[in-house]
Amino acid sequence: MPVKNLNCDLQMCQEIGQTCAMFNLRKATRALTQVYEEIMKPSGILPNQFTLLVVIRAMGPVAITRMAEVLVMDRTTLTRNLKPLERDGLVTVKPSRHDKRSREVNLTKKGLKHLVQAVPLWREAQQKIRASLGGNRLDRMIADLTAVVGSAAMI
Amino acid sequence: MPVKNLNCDLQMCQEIGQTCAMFNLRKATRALTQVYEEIMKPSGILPNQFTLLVVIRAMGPVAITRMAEVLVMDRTTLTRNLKPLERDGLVTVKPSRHDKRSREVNLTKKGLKHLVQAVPLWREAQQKIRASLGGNRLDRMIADLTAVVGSAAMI
DNA sequence: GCATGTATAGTGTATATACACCTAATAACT
DNA sequence: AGTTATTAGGTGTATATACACTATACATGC
Repeated sequence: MPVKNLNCDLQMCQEIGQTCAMFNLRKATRALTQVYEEIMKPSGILPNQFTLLVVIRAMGPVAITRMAEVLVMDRTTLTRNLKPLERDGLVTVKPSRHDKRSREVNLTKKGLKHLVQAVPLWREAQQKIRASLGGNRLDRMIADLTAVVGSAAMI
Repeated sequence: MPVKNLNCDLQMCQEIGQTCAMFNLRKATRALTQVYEEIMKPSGILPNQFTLLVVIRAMGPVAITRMAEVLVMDRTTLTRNLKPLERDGLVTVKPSRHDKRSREVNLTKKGLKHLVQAVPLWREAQQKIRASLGGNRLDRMIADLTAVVGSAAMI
């Protein structure tokens, strides 16, 4: 029997689906994003936007490229993800004085206000996942995810 | 000092970034998708498209909604993700005979051929991550991700 | 058989993601 | 100072994602 026919049979495809790191990561991300989005909906801030606000708050005035590095996000993706936040007046993006190429991302008062209001809802979502998964397991998984980011950067 | 000012200080935001399940999941997904995409590039198939082909192969002719359930993906997202594959002749989507509402997704010969060619590249990417993370840790993380999907479905 | 309810799917719109390519400003070299 | 290399950033295009809404076909009850 030729090996070629075995290169991609049904059983193999089932196994690929069960073992593929990327597929399972994407799947879990879709599922979890829905949970946060549903719970955080009253804040008017989407989960991904929430993380941007948190990072800006944590890093203070920060350049696009530097912020993108921390987010492990393509620079151009970040530029576009900031657009809705700029439009809604939650953040400002203005040229740096020292380096005219660079642009500084800042949290506005309105942005901070919305962030403060969103945090309790984030806590609620986070707590529900934590209670459902178990604290140890969640902490372990986040450590593993951090390791994945480190590994991916080296490959 | 009013508690309100402490609702979202710098330290808190740093902690949120480090502990948020969704943020760390999204970050790891971005990082890992890049790895698979880079390695699988010669196949001409994007990582997410690869997973669709694998699932179609594993499920045989399958309806949109059923396939979306397995992928933990919104039905309308799947419809749109199938478009490029249809356009390139890798899959067909045609009405079912038994139920005129339902539409069956099928893998074409061309689709199978491309899938067979992509599998070795997927294996290469998967193996690199596995070697870097360690097999036990990878298996454990995938089990945790599966648990996340289960938990999210119940919340 | 018909009215109503339910199931299946697509579209409009908005956000999320990244590559290829381009522009402009700074840095480095001579 | 002038030339070149590097760095910071945006745009065009394409895929990925999901909600609200709509259209159609099947199922159920009478």
